[in-house]
Parts: sequence; C-alpha cells; structure tokens
Amino acid sequence: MIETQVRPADTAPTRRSSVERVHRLLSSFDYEHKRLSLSDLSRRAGLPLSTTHRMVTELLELGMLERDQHNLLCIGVDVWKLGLLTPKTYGIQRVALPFMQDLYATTGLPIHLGIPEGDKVTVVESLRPRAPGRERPRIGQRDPLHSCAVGMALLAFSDTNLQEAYLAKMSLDRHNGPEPQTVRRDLAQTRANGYAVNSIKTAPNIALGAPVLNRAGQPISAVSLVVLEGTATPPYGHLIRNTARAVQRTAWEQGIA
Amino acid sequence: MIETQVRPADTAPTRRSSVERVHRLLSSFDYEHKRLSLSDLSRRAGLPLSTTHRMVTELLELGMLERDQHNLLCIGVDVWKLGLLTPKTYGIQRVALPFMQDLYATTGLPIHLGIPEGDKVTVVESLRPRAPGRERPRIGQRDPLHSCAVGMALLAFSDTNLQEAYLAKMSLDRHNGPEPQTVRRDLAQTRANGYAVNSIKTAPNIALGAPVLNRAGQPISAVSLVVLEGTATPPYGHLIRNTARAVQRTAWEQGIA
DNA sequence: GGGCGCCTTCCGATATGTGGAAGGCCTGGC
DNA sequence: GCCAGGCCTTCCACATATCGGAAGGCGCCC
Repeated sequence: MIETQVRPADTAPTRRSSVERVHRLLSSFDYEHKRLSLSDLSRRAGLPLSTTHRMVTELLELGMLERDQHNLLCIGVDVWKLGLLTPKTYGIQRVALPFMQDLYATTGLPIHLGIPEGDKVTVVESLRPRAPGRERPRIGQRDPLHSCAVGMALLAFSDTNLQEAYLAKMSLDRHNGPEPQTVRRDLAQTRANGYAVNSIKTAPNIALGAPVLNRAGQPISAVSLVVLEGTATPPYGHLIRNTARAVQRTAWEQGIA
Repeated sequence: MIETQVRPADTAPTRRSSVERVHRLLSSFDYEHKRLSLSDLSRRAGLPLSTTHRMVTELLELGMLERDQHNLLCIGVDVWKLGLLTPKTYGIQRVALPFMQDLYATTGLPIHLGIPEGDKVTVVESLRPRAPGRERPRIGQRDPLHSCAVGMALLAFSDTNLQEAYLAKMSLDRHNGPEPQTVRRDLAQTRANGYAVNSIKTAPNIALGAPVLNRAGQPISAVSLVVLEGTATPPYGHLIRNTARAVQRTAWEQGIA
C-alpha cells in the first residue's frame, strides 16, 4: 500500500545523532584539508547540504569554525583553546619541551615526544632540522607501539598484562609485521638497557627512546633521539634516558603525573 | 483559553540547538576545570543530567571526551588534534618558536607570541623562566589590543579603518581605560619605531612588541620581549623587531602567510 | 546503618532538527 | 551574450531526537 515505506535500499540506515553529526563535520578537516568550502564539507561529512549549512552557521557563531581570507571554512581558535586542556598531551608537552630543546641544541639530532593511546602512540612534539620533505613524523600522528622507539619504550615499561595483550593482538592480525617473539625479546632488552633501540626503515638511522613514568610507575610518555646508524648507542642511550628522567622529575614536581 | 500557552515564567526560553549543546558541554571545561564529573558537567553546561549522560556517552565513543584515571571527564586527544589544524595559531606558532627560542636563549628574557582575534589578542606561545606564581600570561588567554605590547604592535600596523573603529569603540565603552588620544599617539610612535613599547602594570617591566605581516601587509601575529624598566629600549627594540622579521620571512617562504 | 550524592536507565509527549526542493548568485566556456 | 554548472541560501512538512521526571543501584561519609 504505502510504497514509500520501503527503504530506498540505498538510504544510509546509519543512526546519526546530532553529536555524531557535529563530530563528522569537525573531523572532516585534517592535515591535507585544513580549509574546506561548505559544499566540500558537506560531501566529506556525508551530510545533506542544507543540514551542513545550518550547522556550520551555528558552529561559526560559536567560534568552533572560522572563515579564512578566502571565505573557506576552517577549525576555529576556540577548538585550539579547548585542545590545550587535554591533560595527556598539553601538560607533558609543556614540561618536556625545554629539556627537548636543550638536547636538540647540544646534539642537533631529531627529538620526538609521544604519549600512549590504547595500542598506539601519538606524536605530541617533534624537534628536527627544518628540511623540505622530511616532515615525518607529523605532530598528532598515530603509530603502532612496536613501530618506533617511543612506542617500544612505552610498551616495555607498561604493565605485563598490557604487554601480553598487545603481543597477543599483534600475532592475531599480523600482516607483514615483525614476529611477536622478536618484539618480546626487544622489550626485555629495552627494560634491561633503560632505553629502546629501533632502526628506521626509511633512512640509515636508529632511534633511541626512553619512557617518562608517573608516580604509579606507569609510562605516560616517552622521548626519542634519532642518531645515524653505526653510532655507538650507549652514550646516546644514556643521553635520552637522562632527558626522560629530567622530564619525569619535573612532571612529578609539578603534579602533572 | 489555552492556559498552558502561558510560558512557565521560569522556563528558560533559551533556544538550544544540538550543536549549541555540544558546545556547552565542551566549553564547560576550562583551565580551572580540566576534569569534571558527569554531574558537575551537567550543572556547568546547564543541561539535564539525562541529556548530559547520553551526549557524554557519545562524545566518549567519538573520542572528543575521555576519562582520566579517576574516571573524571576531560577533553579528548582528538580535540587537541583538531586544534592543530587552526591555520591562525598553529602554523605561525611552529614557524615562530625556533626564533623565539633563540632569542630566549640569548637574552633569558620572557618572549610572547600573539595573534589578532577581532578586537582582542590571543596569546599563542610564551617562553619565560618557570617561576611559581608567574604564570601570566597564560596560553590561550585573550586581552584587549591596547593592553599589551603584542596587541599594540598588531593594532599599529593594521588598516587605518580598523584602528579608527577600535579607537571609536574604545571611547564608547571606556571605563578606567586609557585615553583614546593617548593610544593614538602611541600607535603613531609604534609605527615610527617599528616596535611597540608598553609598561607592565603589575611589575617594573616594559614590553617591546613587533608585528609579523603577511604578504598583503596585514599583521597576522606579533612577538614581544619583556625587559626591566629603565633598560635602554632601542637595542632591545631592534632585537624583537628583527625576530619578528625573521619569523615573517620564514612564514612567507613556507606559504603560511 | 542511614543519608547523601553520583551514575544509569526507562518512558511518553513534544519541541526540535531534518533534508528535499527551489531560487539566487557567481564564474567560466562557447 | 547566453547557457551550464558550481556554490550558497532559504523554506516547510515531516519524522525523530530531546526533555525531564522518576526510580534503582552504587559507593562513601557521617
């Protein structure tokens, strides 16, 4: 009878609450798309143009979106200000930055700071020579824990149960990744040394990473130092380990961790 | 007839769209309230507890909110990552930071970076000795343009119409502020010098500020240097002005401005 | 042990957002 | 100069998400 009752077969059955719509709009922006027109935003978010239009109007009024000089839409300064409040990133970044700068000034080597997020590590800060094309890792980027020195430092000093859970999941959805057994051995070595060693695939470099622990002994972040392959690791390992300790000490003093 | 048409007199007539609700939830967090319980959040946002509960559940799933170790709610790392995309703050901060660090390393004096936002200046970066109690200005803080060297540098090199509009509004809602005529003279002096001079009320210091212009000649940010009152300004004025120029040059090269 | 605050879940009525469609405005091609 | 195809804006009937009270389960402190 009522033919229109039949779902158009293509109509997304996705339940889209209003907060999810806001999220879709905001997360349509990324590093390659910092500025979007209304239509582009509508397409990327998968929302009808009229809905996008209304919501964007409100977001502009609230300061969560802004218009640039070309009238394109971009994330508003208010969102940046909100982001300053995330305890996990901002606090530790403020504390670590001076020590990272000192290390960078004395060695001239790339320095990175990361925090754990589930089974990934998020790059929070990165100091390195400003060279065209060498913009990896990018701040905000997420990588698997076992793929970098920062991640290995975090994993090696995590609770044993977490380590085992991570290794178990690794061996499950493993595709061209390293052997869990290899990772397990590296983790033991990392704990013994006090710092992680990881060779970079894309360059003749190795990264040395050391963790920053909170008062409960859990790793809340890690710093890494990238040296040329063939460099004697012990002195540089001690260097990054001491930087991590200095950050940790300051974080404790300031109640960050 | 229909008595229920009478508004309950107390019922908030506030039109609360769903995006505004999301905004109210998120902006209930601030520097003094980085972590909130669900009930606190509900109260601060002025939203019913059941609504808050449902929306918070969704925001947690989407990563816009997180729970800390005490199960309190806080802004999620995803919001921090979104904030990295704001062109006005993040790009210029990345460019300016190395130059600010050099200046800080050589002089040991406090350095600040600000961007214009309407008739306010927002503090984007700040390097200074880590001393208890001296945590002003805070990053993210907004101040009137005429209240600081950074703001004056921005205003002095803005379009004349904007300056006049600002001064006009200043004289309108003026309360214990400085004479617009005084500000006007200071602006002229700033343009003549190439840097702004502003004495700090709360300390025996003066701040020197210089603008960073985009290719169109509009100020997109400004840096300032805080020196002791009585210091000979010219050499330090040149110093901060040169830092601003170096930032500007790099920003142009990288297409930031 | 009782009281209190917090979190969670349920529900019907209704206020609220939704999105198709249509119109205006520009720009670029022919 | 005119048409085509973007983009942005506005409207309105419909459907749906939201409100807010109430009730139950925790955990904590007095």
